[in-house]
Amino acid sequence: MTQRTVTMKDVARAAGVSVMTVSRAFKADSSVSAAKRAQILKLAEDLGYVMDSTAANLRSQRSDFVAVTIPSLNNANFADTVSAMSEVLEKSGMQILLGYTNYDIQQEERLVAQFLQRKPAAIVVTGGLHTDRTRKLLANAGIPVVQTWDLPADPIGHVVGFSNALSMEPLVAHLHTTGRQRIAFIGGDATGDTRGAERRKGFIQSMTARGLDANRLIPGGQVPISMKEGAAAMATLLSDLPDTDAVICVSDLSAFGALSECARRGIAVPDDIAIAGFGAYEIAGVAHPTITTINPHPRRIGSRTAELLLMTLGKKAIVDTMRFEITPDFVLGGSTASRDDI
Amino acid sequence: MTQRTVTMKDVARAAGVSVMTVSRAFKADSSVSAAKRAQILKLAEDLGYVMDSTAANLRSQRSDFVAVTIPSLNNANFADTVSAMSEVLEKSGMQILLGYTNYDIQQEERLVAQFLQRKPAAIVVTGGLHTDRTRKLLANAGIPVVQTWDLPADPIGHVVGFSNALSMEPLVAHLHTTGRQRIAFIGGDATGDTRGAERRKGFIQSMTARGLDANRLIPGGQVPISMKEGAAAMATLLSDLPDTDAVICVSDLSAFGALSECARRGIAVPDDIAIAGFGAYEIAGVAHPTITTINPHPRRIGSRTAELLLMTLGKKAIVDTMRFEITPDFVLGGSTASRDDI
DNA sequence: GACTTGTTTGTTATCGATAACATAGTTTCG
DNA sequence: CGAAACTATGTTATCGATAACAAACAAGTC
Repeated sequence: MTQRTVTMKDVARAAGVSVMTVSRAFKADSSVSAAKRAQILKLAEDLGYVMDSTAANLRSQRSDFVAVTIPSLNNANFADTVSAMSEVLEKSGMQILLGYTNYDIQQEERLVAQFLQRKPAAIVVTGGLHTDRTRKLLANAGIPVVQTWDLPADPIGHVVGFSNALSMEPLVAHLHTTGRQRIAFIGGDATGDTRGAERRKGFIQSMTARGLDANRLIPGGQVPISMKEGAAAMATLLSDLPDTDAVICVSDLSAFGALSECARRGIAVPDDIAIAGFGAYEIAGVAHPTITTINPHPRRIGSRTAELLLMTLGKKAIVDTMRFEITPDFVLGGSTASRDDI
Repeated sequence: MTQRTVTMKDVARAAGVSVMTVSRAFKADSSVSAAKRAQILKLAEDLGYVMDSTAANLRSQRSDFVAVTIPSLNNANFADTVSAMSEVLEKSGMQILLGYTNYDIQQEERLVAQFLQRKPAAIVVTGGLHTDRTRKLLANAGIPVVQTWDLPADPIGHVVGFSNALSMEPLVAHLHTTGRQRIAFIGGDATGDTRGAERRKGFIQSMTARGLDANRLIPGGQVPISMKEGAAAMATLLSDLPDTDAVICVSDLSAFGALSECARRGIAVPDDIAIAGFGAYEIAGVAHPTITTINPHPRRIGSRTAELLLMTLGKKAIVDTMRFEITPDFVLGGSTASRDDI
């Protein structure tokens, strides 16, 4: 079983043709007679031939995969973005090389450096904050670069994202117009989660613009802020600032944790306190009550990115950088119903 | 910006040495004088040199990455397995090439075929069920193969997993000894989710062995069975078999869906009905009440797999196939407290 | 001091595919 | 009918690194 690997040469010899003909038989649009192609492909399969794309990529100086880095594997939203991207790309026979950074831009730097060694056709990163070396590597890579899930002030290449800061405005507006005054924010302080930090900043801006007190900021703990941290933060909030009448969480996961903490303590949501999240995760629609949230359309980010790449990869030279702005949507849930509605 | 790529030759010329010396400077253990190495590495960085691992892999006929396929990106358990694997592998400078199959063995076949073209050092797949061609590809690949998350009857190579069927026994035992008689099972019928199907089979076996009726089987809908499907299945269960006093769900996600459906209908858990899940997902510990579940130790699967690979990759020939059996643990939650305990 | 051993560097061949060019046979069409 | 255009295939050079071998020099040994 650990014999010498079968190469194109072996297939060529078996078929009585040149290696070039075998190579052509594997490329759909190349000129090989149908009969010969069928014979070659069958022989290749019988011999257990597996093409060495290492060699192919080296010689042709191009590859059929896109490198993608996301902060965390275990996040439904990033997973959705990658899935959608993948679905569009695979129609053109392209694959995704996926890596995760653990919300750490140093880790991202290592990952990007390693990915670029593999000569991807393009590279997609999450967010707009990178180390200097990462920026330099990306800028000099000579391939299309896409930054996603954010709208960086000084983009490296293409951008497909939305403003995390502005995405908080509909939530604050909704809570305020339904009579909430003392609104808190949980999370957004974790090092590395720049999108969470942006949302917190946006919250403060929206609150301040309305003349409301924007100082009810509860730390969410270590990244990734998840359900347990949300519950713990809610406990802190309830004991430190018991007159709070609404809370926005950095994500639906922490919002659910906050909700469950309320359930545990017998605090009525939304009657005693309203809770909102971000991300339109599945839990927001299944929790009882359902959680008011913002849908940033993760799949749309992925498919737009893929479509953008397919456009630019067709061209020979790198075309002008493009910028797709995705519009997040407000999703009303039961967790913020105004007291009058109950 | 789209200039010719910088190659080792350029670095060599700039440093006034041969390409071989540059190559050696990049390999930590090679014999190059410290001064010269430092000079070369600095020059390389200044020139923006990025090593072409395509060429390196081709020449040396080996690579530094492990191909891994999982059913779904958006699953905390598989993500944990991959994270743990990655953490162990990266200590040896190895990377992971990750792909997902959407619970489809046809998709898996395509993915495996593409991965093998890249000449990974080893390949890790989830589960034990594959197409004939996948099995053949894996068996002939000439690299270590690991099947995880299962204990296949006829393994291809190494195995790191547990029996999904037997993992149900502690749940059934617990429910039975705490006085539950009419126990239902939600899910495990989705095409593609063989581990879910195994658990359902194990449920039937455990029930039958106790002389209990094992016919309360509720379909969970399309894979991946998630929270919403769990809620819908619970609705079906409550209307079709209203005397049911306990339900085991194929995963904690569907169990939470079921729990939320009960909350919506004002049905008391565990008083009116007990609910158990599988997977020890975060939600199981945060939901109110917490959900009784089985922890299959996803991270342990990942780290054991990685350690196994590091052992075999050190050797020149493929050593004997190994089999690590992970023992899942029972985790008691509030969702199955016996009526007496309340 | 001559010989052995080890360190640092260079030269040449090569991994497995494809680009570029070449050629023989075949079809098209004025 | 014959030149132009196309189809099917082969030949040669090459992508960018590293293995294998070789050589120059330094250090250690008796």
